Amino acid sequence: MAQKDTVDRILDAAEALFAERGFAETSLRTITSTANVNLAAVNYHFGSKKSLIQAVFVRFLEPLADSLSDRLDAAQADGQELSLDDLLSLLASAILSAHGEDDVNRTASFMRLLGLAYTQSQGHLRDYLRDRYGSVSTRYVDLLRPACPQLEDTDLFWNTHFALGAAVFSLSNYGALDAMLKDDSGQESRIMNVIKRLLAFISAGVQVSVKV
Amino acid sequence: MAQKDTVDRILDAAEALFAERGFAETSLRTITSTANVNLAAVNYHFGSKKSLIQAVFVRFLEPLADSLSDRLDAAQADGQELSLDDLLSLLASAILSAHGEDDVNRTASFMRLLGLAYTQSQGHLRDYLRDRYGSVSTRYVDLLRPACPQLEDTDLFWNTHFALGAAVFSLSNYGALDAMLKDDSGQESRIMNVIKRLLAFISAGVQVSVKV
DNA sequence: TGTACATCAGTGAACGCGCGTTCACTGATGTAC
DNA sequence: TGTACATCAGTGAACGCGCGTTCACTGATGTAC
Repeated sequence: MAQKDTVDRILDAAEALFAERGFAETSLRTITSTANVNLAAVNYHFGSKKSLIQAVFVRFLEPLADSLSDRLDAAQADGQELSLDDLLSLLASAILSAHGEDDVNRTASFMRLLGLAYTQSQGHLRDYLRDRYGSVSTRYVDLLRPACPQLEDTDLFWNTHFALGAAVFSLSNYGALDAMLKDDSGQESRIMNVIKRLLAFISAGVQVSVKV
Repeated sequence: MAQKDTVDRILDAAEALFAERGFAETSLRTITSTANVNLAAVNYHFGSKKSLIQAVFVRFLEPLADSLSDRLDAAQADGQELSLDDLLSLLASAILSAHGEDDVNRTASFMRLLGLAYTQSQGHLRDYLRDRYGSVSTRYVDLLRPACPQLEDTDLFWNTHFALGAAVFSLSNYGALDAMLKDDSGQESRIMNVIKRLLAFISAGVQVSVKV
């Protein structure tokens, strides 16, 4: 099946190169030569560079959104209330499991893409992702409110965005940060420990209420 | 003084446009036409686009680094130990005062630039800033350790980076986030309240210790 | 004081380059009769 | 079964465009004698 090969090789190369250098800094020529594919193949299969960027995100986020939905269904099925820590570890395990527990590096590298999507001006991408994944993210956020009964709406709004920032920033710079530390444990256990730390940090921070 | 006018108009336009769209997405033609300046003037005064980017950062960070140093000198002069909350509010007030309390919007917009500097691949900029401001940032971080005696080095390392992420991300997206909230208080008091919330969030998160 | 020269901010037009995209084309495979 | 045609993945070369940078130049100001 020659088509699937070409399409997937383009997506693989684009995902890795975008995460490494950003969207504007990665040319179609670099992508296609990395993927061993003709330059015109990107426009043939995807139509444009913008659509290729969207396709990279969809390929990664689709299984993730499905996995999160399934877990929320399962957790809500028994009618029990979900605590903040329940919700946080549910989200973490949905993210980690969506692409197989072993492919942790790809997940970390995709976090860089998420960070880039926020900071680089990819308006088309933001709109597209909100359209496509807005409902599952709203569903998740709505579960946070009963899990943090002591927080007012404004508290919760800002705290969740602080938490999102801590997660996106630290995971998207994970490679550079990890290299600064002299840590001899295995790569797999190192990143899992960082995620454990991140969850603890977020859990403490999110529960803070501020009188203004 | 025609030169200072031109140089400053270029820096003003570049700072605003870079923060709005990113480095690669902002052309010298856009900058010079916004600044009402000849296209060749950027290369005449700065030598290259890279050097212009560095000059934008230096113009903003130089007073900030000075202000932080001065405050650390003053705080350490009386020999008292600095608590974590002392250190956090010292940093916040150094950042806010460096460019006049009234110019809070420029400070928020510059936070976007800091975020971009991290995520867009501006290797030359990272190296340059580390050279120039590494010592004052090391001085600050070294004061955090005695302020958090219950933390191991690894705890502190990750927690400070989580905190940095929360700050950079939320402030650099401040405009968009603020617009999502229906809040009728004045602009000035709104952003000050967010900074208060951010400090509380960070203060709680940084103190979390994780056994791995 | 006047003249000759040096310095320097700023300019207008052009340079070459790499970019995303387009287009006419090939060749293999599937389908209709 | 054989022939004619349609479909579609993939290709090679070229397109126009916007980019950062360069260069010869102008004109104002300062300096030396």
